Amino acid sequence: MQTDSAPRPTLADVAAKAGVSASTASLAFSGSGPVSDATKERVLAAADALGYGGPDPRARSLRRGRSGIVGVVLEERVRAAFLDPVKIQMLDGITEGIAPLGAGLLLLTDTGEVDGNAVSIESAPVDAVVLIGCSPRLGHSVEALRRRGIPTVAIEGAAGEDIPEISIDNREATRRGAEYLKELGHTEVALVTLPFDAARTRGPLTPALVAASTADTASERLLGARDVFPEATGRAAAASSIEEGLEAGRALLADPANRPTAIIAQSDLLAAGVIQAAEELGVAVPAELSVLGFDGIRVDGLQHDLTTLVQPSVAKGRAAGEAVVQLLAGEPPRSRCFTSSLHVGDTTAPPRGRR
Amino acid sequence: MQTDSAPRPTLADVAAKAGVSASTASLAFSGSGPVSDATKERVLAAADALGYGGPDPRARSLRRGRSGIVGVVLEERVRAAFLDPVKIQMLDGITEGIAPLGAGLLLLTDTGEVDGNAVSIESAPVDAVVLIGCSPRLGHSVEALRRRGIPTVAIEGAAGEDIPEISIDNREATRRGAEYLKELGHTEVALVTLPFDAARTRGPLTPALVAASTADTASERLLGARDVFPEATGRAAAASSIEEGLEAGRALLADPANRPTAIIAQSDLLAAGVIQAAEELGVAVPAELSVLGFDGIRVDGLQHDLTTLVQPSVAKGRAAGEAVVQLLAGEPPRSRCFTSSLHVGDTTAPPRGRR
DNA sequence: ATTCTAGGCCGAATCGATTCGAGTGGGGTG
DNA sequence: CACCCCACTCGAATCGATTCGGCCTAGAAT
Repeated sequence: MQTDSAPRPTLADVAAKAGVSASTASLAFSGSGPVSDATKERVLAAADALGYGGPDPRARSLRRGRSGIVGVVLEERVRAAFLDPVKIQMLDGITEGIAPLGAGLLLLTDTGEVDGNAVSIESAPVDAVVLIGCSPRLGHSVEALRRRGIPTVAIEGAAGEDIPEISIDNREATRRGAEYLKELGHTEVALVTLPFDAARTRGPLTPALVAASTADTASERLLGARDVFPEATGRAAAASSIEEGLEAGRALLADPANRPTAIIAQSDLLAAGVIQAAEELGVAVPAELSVLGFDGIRVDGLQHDLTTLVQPSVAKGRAAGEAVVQLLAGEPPRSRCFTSSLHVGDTTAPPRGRR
Repeated sequence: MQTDSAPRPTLADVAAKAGVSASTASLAFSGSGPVSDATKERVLAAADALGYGGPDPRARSLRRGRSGIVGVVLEERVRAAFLDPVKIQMLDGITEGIAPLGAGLLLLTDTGEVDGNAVSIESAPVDAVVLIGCSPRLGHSVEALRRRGIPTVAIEGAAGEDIPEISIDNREATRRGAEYLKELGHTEVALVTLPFDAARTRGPLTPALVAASTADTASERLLGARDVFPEATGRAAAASSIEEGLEAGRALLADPANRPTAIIAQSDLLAAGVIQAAEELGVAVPAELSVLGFDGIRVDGLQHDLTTLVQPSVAKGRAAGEAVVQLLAGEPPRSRCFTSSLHVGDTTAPPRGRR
């Protein structure tokens, strides 16, 4: 779409054409400095005549030391993040929070592999970064950002003392949900957790796996569940998705002689998958199996009104955005912790034969 | 999180510490040039000792002339775009398409207001841009990008001869859907369209509104519908959302004596809203009212299997991403047009008394 | 032993704009 | 009438890295 032969005009060209110095032309564009209206107009006219498209943002950001871009680090590929309604809500909140900055949002993923020229955490022209998600890889990201001196805010996941963290009462909330199940009379409770490690190991919830956990969210929610059901075990999913929930649900419900009466899933998507598995196996929800979720999103296609722990996702995002603004303003970092609430839907009931 | 007192080390500092020249240090980092292993190691060691975080991406991109960032222009605020499943699918496709570039995705909105320092289309450090959505403001965006010489690809919306466009058979597909309704026996058909202009005027589908259209998608789909039902009129929505569909549906169904037997909505979300309106008013779908959508997404909470025109959203995004790669490689722009298919669900039936 | 070759390394220019201190002209004032 | 001040403009340095041509030296070839 461009004529490669003719290089784009630069500010210097415009200045020459307008008969002023480059510095004056710059002033005319940025608008701030003391420039007479006549001069400014002349510069703008020259720019127009030359087809000048405005100051090059690359040069500008080099000089100014700011790019006007805030990075958002997702732990998975973009596709996966977009499939998770919680992530989208947080993104939305972040957008609101950083609005006063007028900054753009750059989507980044921390896959660990540093591909030479690819734009990554190690090399993205960002002024600040928000780490999203219960990231098992968090340590790595934080180190890279610290070296680069980039202000950072983390959503879910203790990143370090000097990094403000936006979180929720994962343990306490889960405990509340678990207590509700206990009050209903459940004793045979199984868990479906979020991934515990960077490898996203899928499988039984072994002590070894839990001990090696690098994911705070999963760990905290697990603790909350075990506060009420100390012996509870279950399965770890490889991601927060219906698919993974389905898989875990199948495994947990495989043996008709030995089924839990309730399953605590660490996300609504996982819960939806568990319910699907139950339907497959002819296990009635909630009559034969109670299912508890976490997040409070609407799950597409789910016929039930899921009993779940509702977290304020948008508010979390907004808080993260606001924290970014504060950091950039030189104010000290401030962490925040939000509270979740139990929403009782129709996927939980007293266990069979106990009504 | 950073000690403001001590400025970050630069490549020159590292070079000095390693006892080599800046140029050599640069080579050591970028890896490409001829540098002995010993030297490279020394440089890397020095960098480590100094806590150097790697080459500054701002300086690098100024010199290289590329930032490694691809912009995605959404016509609405980010929140709104994320609520539209079609947009998300296209974003996902774009991510796939530009994967070989290793580039980041910068979210931009073209609101028209140019806020001084804000990162916008006029001033974003992007190597290329994808315009998403049936944007009434497209002309403005394109002009800004052309001036800046930034390779551009448009999804839905004729942007100009030299800009590759990724589109679907809007008119033809809608015609097919309309013909299906006609075959069922419908004659009283009303329309609910996407916005026609930048102002997103909501209201009756007047000739004046249509004539002043700046939105190709809405216009094309309208033409397709009128190919079959030349007299069809209806209402224009202010956005593609359930809420807007609801509003339009209420208006179209308000008068019991004068109701259409079928409504052609230009998006699934609008269709879902129309169905909600019908339910509100006690109009049975499809017995008393047939509803046709467009997009082929799953609408959250909708109990029906919507009859709709399924478009390949992800493929469109991927094609756009691939076009970006081609443009950046200097290859000539290539437009592509995908085909939609009619999915017959349970929201369409012969009109009452015609079975 | 001498010349050729090539791998390694360096110096200097460059990318394009911003910024700060210095200069200059015109208008107002004592 | 001379002086001062203000408003505007200019020069030059700077942001930090990349890149290209040239230079040097050690080893190979003759």
